Parts: sequence; C-alpha cells; structure tokens
Amino acid sequence: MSRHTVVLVDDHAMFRAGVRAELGDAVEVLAEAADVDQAVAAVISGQPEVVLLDVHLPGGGGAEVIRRTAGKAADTKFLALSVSDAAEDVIGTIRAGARGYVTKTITGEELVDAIERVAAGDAVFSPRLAGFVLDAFAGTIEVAAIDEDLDRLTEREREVMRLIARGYSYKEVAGELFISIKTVETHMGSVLRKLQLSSRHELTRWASERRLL
Amino acid sequence: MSRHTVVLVDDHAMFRAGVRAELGDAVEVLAEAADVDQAVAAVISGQPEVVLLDVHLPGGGGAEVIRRTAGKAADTKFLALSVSDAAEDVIGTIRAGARGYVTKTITGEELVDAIERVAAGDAVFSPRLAGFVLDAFAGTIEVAAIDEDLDRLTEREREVMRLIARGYSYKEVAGELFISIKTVETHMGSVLRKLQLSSRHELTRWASERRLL
DNA sequence: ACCACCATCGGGGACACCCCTGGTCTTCGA
DNA sequence: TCGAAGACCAGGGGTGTCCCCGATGGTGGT
Repeated sequence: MSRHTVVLVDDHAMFRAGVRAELGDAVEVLAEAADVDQAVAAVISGQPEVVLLDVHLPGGGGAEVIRRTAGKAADTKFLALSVSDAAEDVIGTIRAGARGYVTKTITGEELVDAIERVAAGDAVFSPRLAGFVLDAFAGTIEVAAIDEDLDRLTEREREVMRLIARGYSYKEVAGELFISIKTVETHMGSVLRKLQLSSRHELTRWASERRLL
Repeated sequence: MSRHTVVLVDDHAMFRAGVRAELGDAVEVLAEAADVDQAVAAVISGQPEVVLLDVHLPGGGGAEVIRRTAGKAADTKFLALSVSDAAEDVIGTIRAGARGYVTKTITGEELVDAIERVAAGDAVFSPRLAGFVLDAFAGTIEVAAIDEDLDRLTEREREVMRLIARGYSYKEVAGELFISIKTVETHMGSVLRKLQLSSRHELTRWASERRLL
C-alpha cells in the first residue's frame, strides 16, 4: 500500500511533534498548521488525502477549516483528533463534514489504522463517541428544550399547530378537527403570538427545526 | 463477563438457526420472532439487552419493531442485521433508533463482539455503512437524486424557489432579486408545475426533505 | 359571585398566494 | 431566418392567510 498524504493541524507544536513521531513512516505528512488560516492554506495547496484536525483551534475551530476548504480539496477527508469527548464538539464537527472523530488517547498504531480507513472512505469513531452522533441523528437530543415554549400552548392550540406546520390549510384543519375555520384562525393567532412568530411559514420552519412533524 | 440476553428477529427460520449456532454459548437467546408482531411481544416480555433485528420483515420492517416497543423496553438496544447495504435501509433503521447496523456477511465472532459493544452503549457499524449515516447527517446525501427534478428548473426559477422555500413572501423575493412580484409569480408557477407541487407549503417541505435550505 | 382562561364562532378588511390570459425582449440552435 | 425557450411584466379573479373587532358558553380558583 502506498503511503497516505496527510496534513496535520493542531495549535500545539509539541503535540504535532508527538503525532509525527507516532506516525513514523506510515504516512506522509505534507504540512503542519497551527491555526485556521494556515490549515486552510495548507489543505488547498497540499490536497492531502486526510487532514488530522484539532477541534479547538485558534481562528474558528476545526469545523471552520472544513467549511472554508469545502469544494477546494475534492478528495480530502477530515479526521477530527481532539481531547474533547463532548457531544457538541463531536456533533458540530461531524455536521461540518468530518468523516471521523477520535480522541487523543488513541495509540499511534490505531491512528494509522484510522487514517487508512478514513482515506478508504469509511467512517472512524472512538466507540463511545459514535453514540452521540446517532442520538443527534435520531432526534433525541434537544427534546428537553422544546417545552419551554411549547408547554405554553393549550392542547387544542398544539393540535392546530401540528396540522398547520404539516402544510394543512385552515379549511383542512377545520375539517380534520370538526371546528369552524374561524376557530382555527383564532387558535393560530394564539399560537403565533405565544411562539413569537409572524406567519405559518415561520411556524413550519420552527416545527421542522424541532422535529415536531 | 455475564452472558448478554438477546432476542433474535428474522423471518427465515433457517437463518435464525444459523445465527444461533454461530453465537453458541456466548449470549443467551431469550426468544426468536419471525414477524413484527411476534418481535414486539418477545421484546416487551423478555426485556433483552440487545435485539438482533432483520430490516426486511413481514408486517412493517425492523424499524416498525423499534417504534412499537419505544418506551416499553427501556434498556433494550437494537442491532440491525441485514443483507441490505442500501443507504435508505441503513438510514431508516438508524433514524428509528437502532444503535448499530451490520450486514449478514459478518462472522460469528464479530457478531458476538458487536452485540457486546452495543450492549455496552457503543454504536457498531460495518465500516462501509457508517459513511451513509454521516452523509445523511451532514446533508450531503441525495444530492445526486435531486437533480432529476431540480435540473429541469432554470437558473432563475431555482433562485426564486430557494427564497420561497426559506419563507420569503413574493414581495420579498421580488425585492431581493430586483424583479416585479408578477415575475416572481410566473416563476413560481413554473417551479410548482415542474416539481409537481401545488403550493408553497409543499415546496417548503419538498426543499427541507432534500435539505436545500 | 367574580375573574381568568379556554374553546367556540362570526364580520370585515388588507394582503398574500395561485392561476389564467396575454405581451415584449433576448438567446440559441435548427 | 424562424421557432423554441427563458426572463421579464401586466391585469383580473378566486381563494388563503392574518388581523381587528366582537360574542357565547364552560371550567376553575378566590
């Protein structure tokens, strides 16, 4: 197997040196970078197969590097390499487009394996972290935050809201709930006022962001 | 380590027997099920740690089992075990709440390991499949499938469509694109006709399902 | 008894949305 | 050179959406 090309991004020179030593001859380190600007430049000029990316990085964080190089390094995969195992770090980085996320407790051998797998198109996670992504994906995260706004609605208002958010017209909602259009309008007025929205379109977006459909 | 409890769900008795033989004494198979109804009953009465779940199952599919047992088997994890490596199967099952997805090409030893990891709270994937989930999560999937409908729109129609789907009114779109409201209406008429939709609300849902916002 | 809140319903109005018919101008390829 | 297609614009009409005003009951707390 030919050696994979890698760009190494971390704000601590000592850590970069450590990774480089651990990787040894298994991969070819094209360049190193210590902040977002350097990283973006290095990735675009080097076109590496894999970028080893620190999540907490001066200048916007690792996710910013992924966003700024989007489309400018077509075949480059990003592998997050972080001390953090916080869910928001993991999810944020994956959302940005990283193909893997491993913690710095990883051994050199495992890291080489992870790099090879990411380069091959697979996704690599420290086992415990994959669960975060799945939780977020299945929509079980943030469920708690809804109620602050949502529980100020009455039961009837919630019914109307749900149908409207799904795209039903007032008339259809009226037919569905066996009430008059005028009552639907009244409820919708309350819903929009309580949720501080101004149109059914905003309501649709509000509901879809909270996965209430 | 104590043996994990498992319910085995697959519509082929032959395959269930095979899995049972492969697992041997490593896990305790509480029950088997051949369709959705049997599976739901077995999971609720057995309260297993892990359910080995076939994706294509008479009565609604594996995802239906997960939905119907939601909340009734608190500590039970679901591990999909399928011949299919199609992205829609993987994503659909994970969305329903499965904590892992492996193909039936797996060896018995690997399957035991996967069961143990899922029981411990980790997520397990056949390497190639994890990418599907990440793609869907990052919103990069289906980008190819869109164009069949989307590329029938002209450039201007796409601009109008994007703004409308975001909740802009016709007037706001007109102001944004420096054209008259009447022109926006004309473009929207074309968009709705070409996409076979009938209202801006359906367009909003259409676009959000494809993550074009 | 009174008040607050909820669900229900109505009139009327301003505007948005969707469809229809028409038209001009440009670009592009047969 | 002539049509096809796209971007642009207009009028009119029917319906939907959102808001204002009002009203009637029921329920629950003080």
